[in-house]
This record gives sequence, structure tokens and C-alpha cells, in this order.
Amino acid sequence: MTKPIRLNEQLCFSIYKAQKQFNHFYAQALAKYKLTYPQYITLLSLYEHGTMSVKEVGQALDLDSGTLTPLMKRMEKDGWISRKRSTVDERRVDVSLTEKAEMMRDDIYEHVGSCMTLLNLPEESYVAIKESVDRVDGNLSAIPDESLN
Amino acid sequence: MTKPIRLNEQLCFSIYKAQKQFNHFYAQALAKYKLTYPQYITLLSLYEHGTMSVKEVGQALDLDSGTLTPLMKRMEKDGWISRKRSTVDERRVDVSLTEKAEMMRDDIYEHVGSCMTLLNLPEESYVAIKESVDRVDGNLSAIPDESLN
DNA sequence: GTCGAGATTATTGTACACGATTGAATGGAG
DNA sequence: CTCCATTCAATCGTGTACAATAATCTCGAC
Repeated sequence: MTKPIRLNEQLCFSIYKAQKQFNHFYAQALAKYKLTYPQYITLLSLYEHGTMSVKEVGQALDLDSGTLTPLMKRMEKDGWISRKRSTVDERRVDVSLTEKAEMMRDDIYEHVGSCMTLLNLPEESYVAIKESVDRVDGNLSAIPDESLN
Repeated sequence: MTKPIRLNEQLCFSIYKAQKQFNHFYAQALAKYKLTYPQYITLLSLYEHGTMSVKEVGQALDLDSGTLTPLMKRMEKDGWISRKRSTVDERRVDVSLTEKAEMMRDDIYEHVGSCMTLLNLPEESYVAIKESVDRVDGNLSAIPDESLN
């Protein structure tokens, strides 16, 4: 007598769908800049920390080089960032913002900020939900892979 | 004086990361069945509703045929489902479960169920968080694309 | 000074995800 | 009965994701 698993009662499915909605939301909001969501968070990270190596961006975003290298090549082609091998340590590739990125900074902050108000969630709810999701994330990452065999 | 956007305070980023953690969690939990997460939810949907058209699966999972067609071809090759054109309406392709899928059903329910206990979230929290995430999803989907230009 | 273990980035292969387009099939409106 | 707008699956192009592997580099042991 095994209990069936109903899709619409699964937290993973809710998060899966919410992530896609956010993706769509940002696709619209960022269309005028021709940025995708992963490109946008890469940009945010650089705005926040300044020039970083690919490795450091990967740690900030929880993405590996297999994702970041092609993504950053596209961002370089679109004039958002420049990439060059560090002269100090030639294994590293330093990623820095272009003039264009610096110039667009406030515009992007402001536009995205105003779009976010349309989400229509009171500040306390927003923070509370975020903390809940972070807890789920934390609990998940604490599970050793071997225990799932 | 534009307020900077801090990545680690963004709900979208928390959900983005949690989704990836769930993906990793299910990649481990489903490895013995050689199923990915999207394949697993396709299977769940068929367990729940029986034979469905591609369109109906797409509505249940919020995915389009561009994603589902290749995914289902892989699932067919791996012996989970069979696909055939409806004789009633030849635009439709009916997707049904194989013997193998029916036989594995309880095994999968049980194994995934036991993995879920490792998430270590009390039932009330689980439900409350899920409802919060669903609300965010609902609010997002209510935003008209044009208002984000 | 050279060598090799370990670290770091790039590349490759597989699998989503989705917008846009295509082409076959359907079912009304007239 | 015949157009023709609509529906549906498949296809194509672009862009993530990530595991696995390859290529490159650093630094400490000697």
C-alpha cells in the first residue's frame, strides 16, 4: 500500500514553476537590455564586488565554468564585460565591467526595482518567504549524496 | 541616488538556487532509475492521470512541446512510455505508460518518499512554504508582460 | 632548477527550456 | 461542401546547467 505522490502537493514542483515564472518575469523586464536572467545576476555580482575571476563569480552564483564561460563570452560580445587572463596568475581569467555596464548601472537598478513593485508582496512577506526558501535550500544541501542511493 | 540590488537579498535568487538544489537532490535519488527530474514529473503526471496527450502533459507540467517532444522520445527509448498518434484526432499524440513503468511505480513512490524524509521539514512548515511559493508564482503570472517594458 | 601534485579554466556531451516557425489535421462559417 | 482560422506536435535556434575530461598553470618538495 504505497502512497501516491501528487505533483501539485510537491514543494519541489512549486519551486520549479516559480523559478520559471521569475525567469519569464526577468526575460520581459530585461528585454530592453538584451540580458537573460543568468547574465543579469552575473552583472549584479560584478556591480557588487567589482572585478572578479571566473572562479569567484562561480562561487557567488553557484555556477561552474561550463556554464559561465559561454555565458560570459556572450556578455563580452554584447559589450557588458571584458575578460582577460590575469598577469599575476595566468590560470585565472579576470572579468571586469565595461564603460557601458557602468553607465547602465543606475538605469538597470531603477528599472528592475520598479518592476519588482509589481510583484505586490509586502516587505515582511517577501523577507519571510525568502528565509523559508533559504532554509529549504540549506536543508537540501546538508543531505549527503550517498544517503539517496 | 539609486539603491543597489544585493543578490543575496533577492527572492528570485533564493528560488533559483533552491530549484538547482532540488534538481541535484532528485538527480541522486533518481539515479538508480536513470530518470531526470523533468522525466520524473512527467512520469508522476501519467501515474496520476493515466494516458494523456502531449498537450495535456504540457498543461499539467507547464511545459511546451519543444521541451516535451525530445524529453518523451528519450523516455520512450528508455522504456518508460509509449507514444502514438491518436486515431480519433490525428493531430494528437497519446502518451501512455509501459509495463515497466507500472511495475516500478510503487518502488519509485517508496524510494522518493523515503528520500523526502531527509529534507527534515515538519509537515506544517512544508505546506506553509509551498503555499507561500505558490502565492509568489501566482502574483508573478498575474503581471502583464507589457507592464515590464 | 626541475618535477609533479593539486588547482584552475576550457571544452565536450547530454539534457532541459522556450520562442518562433512549420505542416498536417480539424471543425466551423457561409 | 469548401475555405480557412485554429489546433497540435514537431522542428529549429539560442541559451542555460552540469558532469566529465582535457589542458594549463602554480607552487612546494627535493
